[in-house]
Amino acid sequence: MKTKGKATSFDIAHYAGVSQSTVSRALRNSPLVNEETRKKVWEIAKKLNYKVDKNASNLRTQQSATLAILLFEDPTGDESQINPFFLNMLGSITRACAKEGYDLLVSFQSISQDWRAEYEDSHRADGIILLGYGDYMDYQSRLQNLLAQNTKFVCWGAKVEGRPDLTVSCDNYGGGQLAAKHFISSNRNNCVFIGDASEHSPEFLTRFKGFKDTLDQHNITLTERSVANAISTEESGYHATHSLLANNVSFNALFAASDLIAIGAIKALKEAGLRVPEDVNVIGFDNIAAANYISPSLTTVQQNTTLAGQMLVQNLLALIKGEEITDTLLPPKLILRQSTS
Amino acid sequence: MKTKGKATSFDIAHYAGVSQSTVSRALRNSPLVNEETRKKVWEIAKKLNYKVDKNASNLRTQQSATLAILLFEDPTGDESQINPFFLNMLGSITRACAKEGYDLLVSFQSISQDWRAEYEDSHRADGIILLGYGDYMDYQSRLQNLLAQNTKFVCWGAKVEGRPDLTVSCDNYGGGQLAAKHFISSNRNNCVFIGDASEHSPEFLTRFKGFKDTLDQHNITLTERSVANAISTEESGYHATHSLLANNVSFNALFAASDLIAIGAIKALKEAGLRVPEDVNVIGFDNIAAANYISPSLTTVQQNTTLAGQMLVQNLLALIKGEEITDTLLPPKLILRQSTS
DNA sequence: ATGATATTTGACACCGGTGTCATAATGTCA
DNA sequence: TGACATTATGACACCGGTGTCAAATATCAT
Repeated sequence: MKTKGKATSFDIAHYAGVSQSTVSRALRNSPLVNEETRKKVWEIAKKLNYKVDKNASNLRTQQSATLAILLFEDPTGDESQINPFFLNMLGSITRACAKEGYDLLVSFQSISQDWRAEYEDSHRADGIILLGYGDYMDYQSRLQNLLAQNTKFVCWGAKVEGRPDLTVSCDNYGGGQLAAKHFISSNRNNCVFIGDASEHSPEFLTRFKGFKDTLDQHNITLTERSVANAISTEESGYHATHSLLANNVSFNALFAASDLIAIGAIKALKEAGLRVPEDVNVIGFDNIAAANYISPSLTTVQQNTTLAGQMLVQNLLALIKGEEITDTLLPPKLILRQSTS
Repeated sequence: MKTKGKATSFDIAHYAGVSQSTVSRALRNSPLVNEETRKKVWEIAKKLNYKVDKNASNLRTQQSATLAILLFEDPTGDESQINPFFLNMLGSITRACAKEGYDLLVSFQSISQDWRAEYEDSHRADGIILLGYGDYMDYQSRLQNLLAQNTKFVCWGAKVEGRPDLTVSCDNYGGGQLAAKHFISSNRNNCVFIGDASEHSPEFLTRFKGFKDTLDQHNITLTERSVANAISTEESGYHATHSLLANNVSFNALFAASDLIAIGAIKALKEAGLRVPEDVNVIGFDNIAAANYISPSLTTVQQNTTLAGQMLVQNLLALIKGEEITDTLLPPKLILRQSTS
């Protein structure tokens, strides 16, 4: 009972003494096939270690039971290092896909280059998940392009006015509120914000707005001097904080748009002889693993990556099925640690 | 010039006034086709936003230009958290695949459950990369199974006598040597090892051997009491170190089989009132991101994940091509930080 | 026994490409 | 001008499944 090369349904048909059509039906447990023959076919299939050829199957049925994920690198991302937050997301998305019986094709994309988003066009995937921070202004035309080709896709990240994509994102505004409220409740009224508060980083901007609005409501003003620009790297956070201090901005509470920024900020504060949390309270965003390891450990706004992965997959599948879906906002959670004890 | 659904090569043939065969050839830049018609076909293809149907193409050519990676979770792995070292490897493998023009299918596998390793059988992938620590004793029969089906695969991790797989791994023995030599050169002769020094964790065992052999060569003995068992988690490292201390084992140098273990160990040392590095020097293994963030920062044996990813992909592709390949050993590198300053 | 209905099966077209072979068009040389 | 090589193209089988339709067989009511 050995064949060279992989066994096909014809081989099974031959051994079972039935037609190939019947084999195909039997293997998919069609009710049209007799129980006895069904068993016989399954038995032989197992013996031959038969597996359905997905290429043939997908070709005929015009679907792939596969999703693709495009992971966009941070603009300044070093070649080898990937933002740990996105790696976590990747993990949870993989898990969510497996749970739904879908496979996942992963590809890294450079923001500047042309996207290799042909997975759906080439029938390799039924839909696409887009993941990454970055300068979303560039995206608009490309997204429009995807939309024009009737490609099914969902994006992770902030909803942007006028952008045509369906998104799943953390409630960044609410996250900013959480940070502000925590500072207020511990009487830390002299705040600064570090991160890109411009439309180039919609997530960061939204976090900033939630933070600032809440402070405003409590009659605490955040002057322009109290906001320093930074992208999501440790180095950038370090330099931004450094320049604030060099400008003699004084503060006792610092909200960073991401954990990596916060880590860099703490480094700068320490070097300037400031103690965390005694002199300055620090709150980050993301809750990456490092947040728990640095000293002092970092209070941060946690994004629920597990849930995020599930929602991305779930929404995408619904979209593929033709259902109406809406943007999803996930609740953030403040994780209290030493940096604001 | 609009069709509903995706355009096929027949559509192009229709508009170009040539046969479908010619279109197929033209799009693959076959020298058999006239330059003029080639241009015409490409033009129309672009206009129609045509993409080759990979399912049809793969079905016919019997290959997929895709690799699959099976990521095995740590036996005690919490559902949501993945060993950061493996996430890094995943990242570098993805990059290496992209560089070779291959796509990557990712799937998480539970060690205990049956593997879903049918990617090659079902023609979804041309080969498989296996990635994960774990109790390799279980693996043997499954690997034999893969081999019997003539599946092309490579494994990350230690070479184990009698196991039939081709591997790419860090020179764990050499890594252990590096750690020992460093301790010796700074006169830290009272050493302990934390990690599973049994055949259940071939990587850890090899690291241990390199460490111990080097100490032996310098007439430093590592008694049985100086070795504590731990799997690769922070908690496990913490408890193992704790029990060493509870047993009144005294030491001034600690080599942990992984960074996560080392992080847990440092925590236990601190709690016992011991200072790192003054009282105890600590060296880890892996160089995960956290190693740089903890306080004191962790001296560790770095595994070159970028190179590892490249070699895994490269070797697998060679294997698929039918070339003879051998196991690959990658050089480790000691990264000096505060924990052994 | 007969016609009607339900159950089970096989034959065959089809998905969208790729590769082989035959054929047509063009060019070359004796 | 005819024999032959070269170049470009089309016809067609094929990859390995899935879905439709018709046919064969079994079941049942009249």
